[in-house]
Amino acid sequence: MTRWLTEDELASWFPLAGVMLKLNPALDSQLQRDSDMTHFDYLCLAMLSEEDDWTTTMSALAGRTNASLSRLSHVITKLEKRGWVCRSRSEVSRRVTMVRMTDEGYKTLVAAAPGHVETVRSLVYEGLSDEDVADLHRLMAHILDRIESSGLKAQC
Amino acid sequence: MTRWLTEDELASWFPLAGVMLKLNPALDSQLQRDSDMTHFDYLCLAMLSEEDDWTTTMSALAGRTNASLSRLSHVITKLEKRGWVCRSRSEVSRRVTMVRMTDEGYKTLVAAAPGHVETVRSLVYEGLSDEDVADLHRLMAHILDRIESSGLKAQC
DNA sequence: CCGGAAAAGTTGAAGTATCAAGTGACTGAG
DNA sequence: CTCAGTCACTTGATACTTCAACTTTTCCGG
Repeated sequence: MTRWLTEDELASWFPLAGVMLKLNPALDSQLQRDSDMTHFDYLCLAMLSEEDDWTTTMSALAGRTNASLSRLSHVITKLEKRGWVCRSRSEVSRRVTMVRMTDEGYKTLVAAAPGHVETVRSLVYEGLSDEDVADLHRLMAHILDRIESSGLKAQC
Repeated sequence: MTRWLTEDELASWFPLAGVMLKLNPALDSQLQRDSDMTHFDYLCLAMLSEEDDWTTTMSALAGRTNASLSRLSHVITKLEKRGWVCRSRSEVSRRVTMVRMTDEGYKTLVAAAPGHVETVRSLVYEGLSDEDVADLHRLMAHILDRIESSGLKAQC
């Protein structure tokens, strides 16, 4: 027997679905327009910038960017062609691929960051109190946790 | 001068970005597996089921599903080929296209709904209190509102 | 050691989404 | 009345994502 959503749950589902469907495209749109890159491209560079020597493995980067290896591989191929990252085989284990952000990639990231951060602030955080931010954190962490333990689409 | 995010904002941004990147794919994955349709396909049928005579215009449906007309047009073409909807020219204004869900489409929607609702419940609502749901509603409505008034990607 | 299984990636094809350009229908200023 | 502009889509090309299959490398039980 199906357990339908309560009225309140349903009422909150519409805006949640809306955010899910529109937030990423909105970020894509700004980054595409101003920096000729996808939000996912940006995430890859941003995550690489946090790593020692701007270097990590494909699997680790896929984990940090919430992507499948396949998706990441295609995107890294593109970023490599643009000279923003380069691949190399790991010394330690020859089946591991290392990705490294180049100086050129870092310059691009630094140039894109202010506009992107401003967009995130203006689309999400402007007008939220500290408690709101704490609620947001708690709720999103909860949902993310449930997605990750659901086994759906679990190719990370 | 760029105003960066505070530590708390940044801490909440990661799970929010994670939800944004993984929730829709997770829903796609379940619906694809169990009902051979996309989450967006489902949304189109669900929104049509709320309309009088299961009929509305392309523009109205695009609005309700948060999609561009172009995207919707491609998808409706696909759904039409499967016999789940049909198009016709409006009597009132000959530049308006009406979309109507067929009985076959309704059957498909009814068959898909329980699994989809169960997935939404299990990924989002399981374990949330009433206050959590209220917080979620408030926060998502706020963000959605800001996205919609931002002018980014505003082709709806 | 050996051989099968699993891990880490890559690739090509198929499905989706976006972008820009085009079509036909209405509207309204002159 | 008319014709330039706008509206409501549609279409085709390009770009992105997913899926399934494959390669190479490593691990592990016997």
